[in-house]
Amino acid sequence: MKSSGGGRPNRITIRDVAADADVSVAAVSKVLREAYGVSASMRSKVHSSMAKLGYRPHTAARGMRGQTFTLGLILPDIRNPFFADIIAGFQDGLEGTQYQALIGINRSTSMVEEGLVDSMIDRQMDGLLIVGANDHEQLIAIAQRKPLVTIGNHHASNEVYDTVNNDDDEAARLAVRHLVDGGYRNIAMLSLITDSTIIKERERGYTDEMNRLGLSRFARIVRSDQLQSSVQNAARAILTGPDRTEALFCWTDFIALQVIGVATELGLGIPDDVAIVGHDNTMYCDFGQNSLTSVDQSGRLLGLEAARRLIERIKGRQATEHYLVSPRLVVRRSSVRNILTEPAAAL
Amino acid sequence: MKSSGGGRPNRITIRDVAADADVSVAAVSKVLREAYGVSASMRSKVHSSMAKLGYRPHTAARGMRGQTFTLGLILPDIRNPFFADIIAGFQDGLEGTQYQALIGINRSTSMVEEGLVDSMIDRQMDGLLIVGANDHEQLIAIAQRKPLVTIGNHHASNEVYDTVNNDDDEAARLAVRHLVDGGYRNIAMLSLITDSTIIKERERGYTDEMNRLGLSRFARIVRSDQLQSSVQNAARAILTGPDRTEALFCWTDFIALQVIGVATELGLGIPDDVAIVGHDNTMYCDFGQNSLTSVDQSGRLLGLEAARRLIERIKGRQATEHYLVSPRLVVRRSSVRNILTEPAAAL
DNA sequence: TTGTAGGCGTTATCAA
DNA sequence: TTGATAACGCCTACAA
Repeated sequence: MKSSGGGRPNRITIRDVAADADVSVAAVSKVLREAYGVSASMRSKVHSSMAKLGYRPHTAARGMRGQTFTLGLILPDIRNPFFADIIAGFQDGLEGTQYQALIGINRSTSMVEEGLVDSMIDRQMDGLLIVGANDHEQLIAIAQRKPLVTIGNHHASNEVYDTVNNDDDEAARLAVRHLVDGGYRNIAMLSLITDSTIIKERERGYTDEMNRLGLSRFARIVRSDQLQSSVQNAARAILTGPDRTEALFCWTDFIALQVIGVATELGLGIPDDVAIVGHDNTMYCDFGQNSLTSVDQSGRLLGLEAARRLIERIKGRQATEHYLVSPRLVVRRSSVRNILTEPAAAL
Repeated sequence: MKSSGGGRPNRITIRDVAADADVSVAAVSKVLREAYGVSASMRSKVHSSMAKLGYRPHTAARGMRGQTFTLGLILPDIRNPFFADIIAGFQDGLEGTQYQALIGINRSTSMVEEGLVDSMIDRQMDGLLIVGANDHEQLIAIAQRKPLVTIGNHHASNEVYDTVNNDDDEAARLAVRHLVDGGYRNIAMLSLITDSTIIKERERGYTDEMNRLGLSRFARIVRSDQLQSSVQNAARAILTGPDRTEALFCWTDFIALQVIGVATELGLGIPDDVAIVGHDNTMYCDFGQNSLTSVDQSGRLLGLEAARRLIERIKGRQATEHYLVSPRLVVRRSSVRNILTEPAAAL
């Protein structure tokens, strides 16, 4: 008697479910939202009707009144394989919930494209995870419109949005300590020109640790812009200069791999002429031609913690949280002298 | 007089715009949709009111009746930097339209997770671009529900959904011809175990070209599974076997880089002991330690063409289109003997 | 605990 | 060319 008499394959609505289960629409809606005040028997009746009819909630309709159960994940350019881990972790965190992650790519380097944020808000997303953005003012403004969690942004003192981060200070300290333990003293850092807080934090860790170990006279940060040619020029300058460093801590594996490339072309040996440490511990570190020591930040964990926090926020938590993940160092040949000098002992 | 008397900062609706511009809601809606039958004067009135009030369409509400102007982009695991190009191209293709791309990551290897597709359809997306999926039956089923374009799937004879592809047959031929031109004869291919049509296509190109050049006796395809350890074992087997090949065409740069790693560890010279050709021409090819010859398929172009076709589909095109992009080979040291043997002549 | 009746912002039909 | 208005599917007071 219900669901119209048209010819088109009509959508199954909450009303059809109600009719089939012989309950009211309100009841179905409540079951759907796991709202308070439904008897167990009613719940099971409704659930089986939904399954039987193959009912699927209409997100747009839900969005008109309530939640869409959609979370927006904004990533900067996605070339770093490390982001895949964040995504995976985030999805893990959503497992078993009704939430679905939808990803947008931010193509601006300085801030988050307003259009992208707006479009996610227009689409009634329930909350946002923004990775690698650093415009604090903008993030505050966004947080006033939607529950917000960020990754890769160390404005951790704010009281407006949650942050989840790698402990970048510690990351740099790990790298420096490892190199010093290995006998290196003249250790430089190859970084990028930006005002990203995450870079600043890592640079700070580098400088502080060098100072702490009495190596201030060797501390030197070289900053390049993002272009591959610039990075390689910077690497070449460092590796051929009169004050050539013994070791280089690089902002990212991607940069470290380029340094290895330049060193290779210059005929320099790694780690005998220069030791290299990267950051992110991407898959490429393991390859024989690189064997790159790198700091591992668990993208998976970062994503997972971000997901949890975002959902908590959506469910009403007001207090701000700032979570830090401890990195660990994965040592490979690029930073350890003499490992391959011992003839065949390793085999 | 309008827009309620509540306290909350109420959303600006089409109604507010209509009131401000002193026209009907229907008129505003038409302007918004660029529908037929609005005078220029009305259009400009409405546009300026929208700008003045900062009106933004409510996507959920639109989704109740019409389009959401949201396109779903489904990618397999995103670690291959090549996918970033597809995304960029797709976004380029959406520039200047009202459409917005939202990305979902498919974590299943064999087909597209039903949940992901459903959730995109539930969210009333207007069309889908699915990359790297190969379950033809499933794709047909999806195409019956939503306009669909695929990339990386050579079921090009179908009459149901559009395909945009790299010419994988030609890609393999390019690689083989290049190696043969360089004097190599014993050329093997390192591929993966799957039933992906795109792999089959590339394997076919390899085999056909080997045959065409009278090298059938050397044609050999070794297939590994995806695991890094498996790939490296396969590489080791090929490089140390009694019938060691002179050259290796690899399914992907990622695999080629691992082969280079294994060769490095075995103390083999590239290209003197073995030449390597990859596919995708990712950024890593350029690095000095790799200098990997690779087939470039323009991800950007693939994404762009896919976007155009998807929008055409949504606007009503019925006829199926199958578009092929021609790859080109980028030659580097990994496949060219003697380039470095000539002493300093290259400089 | 369950049911009824608007209403959310937009589109699209139909009449003016 | 323009305008009035009935849906779209769900949520949520409010009533029973």
